[in-house]
Amino acid sequence: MFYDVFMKKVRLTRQQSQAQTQQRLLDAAQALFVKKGFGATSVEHITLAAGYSRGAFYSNFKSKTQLFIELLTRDHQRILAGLQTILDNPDTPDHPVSHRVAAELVGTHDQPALAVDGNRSPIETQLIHYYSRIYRDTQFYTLWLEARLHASRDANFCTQFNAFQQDILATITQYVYKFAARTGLTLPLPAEQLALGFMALGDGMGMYHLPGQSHADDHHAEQILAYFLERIALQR
Amino acid sequence: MFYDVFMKKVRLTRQQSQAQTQQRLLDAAQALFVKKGFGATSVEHITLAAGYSRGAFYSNFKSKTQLFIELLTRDHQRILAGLQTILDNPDTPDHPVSHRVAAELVGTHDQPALAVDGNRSPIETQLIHYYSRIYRDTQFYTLWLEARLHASRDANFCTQFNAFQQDILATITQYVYKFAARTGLTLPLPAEQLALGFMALGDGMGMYHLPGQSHADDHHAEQILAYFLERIALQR
DNA sequence: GAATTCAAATACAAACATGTATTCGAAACA
DNA sequence: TGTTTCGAATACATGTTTGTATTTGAATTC
Repeated sequence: MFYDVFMKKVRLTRQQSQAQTQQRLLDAAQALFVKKGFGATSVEHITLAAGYSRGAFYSNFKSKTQLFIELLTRDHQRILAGLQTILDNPDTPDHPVSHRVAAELVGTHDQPALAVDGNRSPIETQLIHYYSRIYRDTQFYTLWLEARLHASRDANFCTQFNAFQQDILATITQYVYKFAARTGLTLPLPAEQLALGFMALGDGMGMYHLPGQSHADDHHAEQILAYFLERIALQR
Repeated sequence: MFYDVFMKKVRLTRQQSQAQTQQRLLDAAQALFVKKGFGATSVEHITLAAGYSRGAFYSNFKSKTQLFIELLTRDHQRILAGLQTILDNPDTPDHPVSHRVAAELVGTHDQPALAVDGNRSPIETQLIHYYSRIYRDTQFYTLWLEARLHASRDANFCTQFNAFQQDILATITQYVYKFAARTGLTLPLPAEQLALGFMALGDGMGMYHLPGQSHADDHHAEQILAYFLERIALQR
């Protein structure tokens, strides 16, 4: 019952069809986890929102938690790829962190980030922009917060979550090393600890951007982030 | 059917009895919200855990959300009081942030915080200690994270939540002013923005201390927090 | 094109949740 | 002490969620 652009019926292979089902279930689940929360979202909710029956769910995922992990895996790859690209190629001006689901479900505000002042190295500027972009996308930030809480409740899930977190920490740590190498500055704390501090700062500022809770507008948030980063990064 | 320490029957007044019921419902709800999450906790859960029937719930609270607000109000007062005491009297060495529920439900680790090095002003040291104490108490931190997420979903709840958040921000801002006055340093950013940055940092580090997610042990976390605070607070 | 396979739908049997309407019994009060 | 009050229990009617067991029909295979 599917049609291509020329309105010819398109027959999907079993594999394609199942992949489609999985993606649609994941998309629906993502939207609902954000809107209602993981705990308040039932399997039934998800399948109905995706346009399937409950049977489809159970023949694709072991459980709601299992689906959540796959959802996060999908997004984790997107985030890591984005960070990695800037790390590898710090002079590229802007990386569209587009994501099909995000674009579909919320109107992702993809305006270029407000210009932070210019006397900062490209890698810093980009990192700040990237961070503030990530966290301005409350859809995904909410999802990861939800995940964090669920991790504190489910040991297996926690293992997975920590692996994701560790990947990000490792990448940010790389940034710190690269920064130190470029500037020749001595690090006042081990790189990993500095990285953790930066992440904490970013995650914290991210929380203040959840819908309805704007204690600082985007510009201020970015300014604060930038200032802190600058101060910490300076040589003692 | 209640007995005092000498095993005499104690008759409670209506008011006392109802207050007791409310507190027990609040305590039970708190434990469940932390353990299962707000969304996954049913009214029935709460009442059974508290040892009452569902009727007791509805004759004491309008809804689960309403109860949550009262729960947070209770804890908010505790936190504010703690912060305020340090602010008013910065030389008092230690403030027991004891809380009946916390003590009952989890074994709150109330060891004195690890000594941060000594060449720091008392108010800074205390703030760091207080912060790291708050956030080491994952019970309450979890509760507030849960609240934050719920606030992003429920507009009325959000209003309440923002008021709480604003109170804290105002208090931390007071700290910043006090610090500036004491040291005579010029603030590089408006006090409120600095305060927001500090809070973000603290909240971020707090997240990394949720059960199972220790990316840094207590000592490291405190060290990072202290270092960042120190760097930011220095005059440009 | 008939037989086979398997993703998804349907059927089913519990269990669990919701909110209100009513009853019960201990306190408040005369 | 008898009556009133009202906080909490119970009953009820209704809806939701669960996971599995079974069926169905389109894609695959021969």
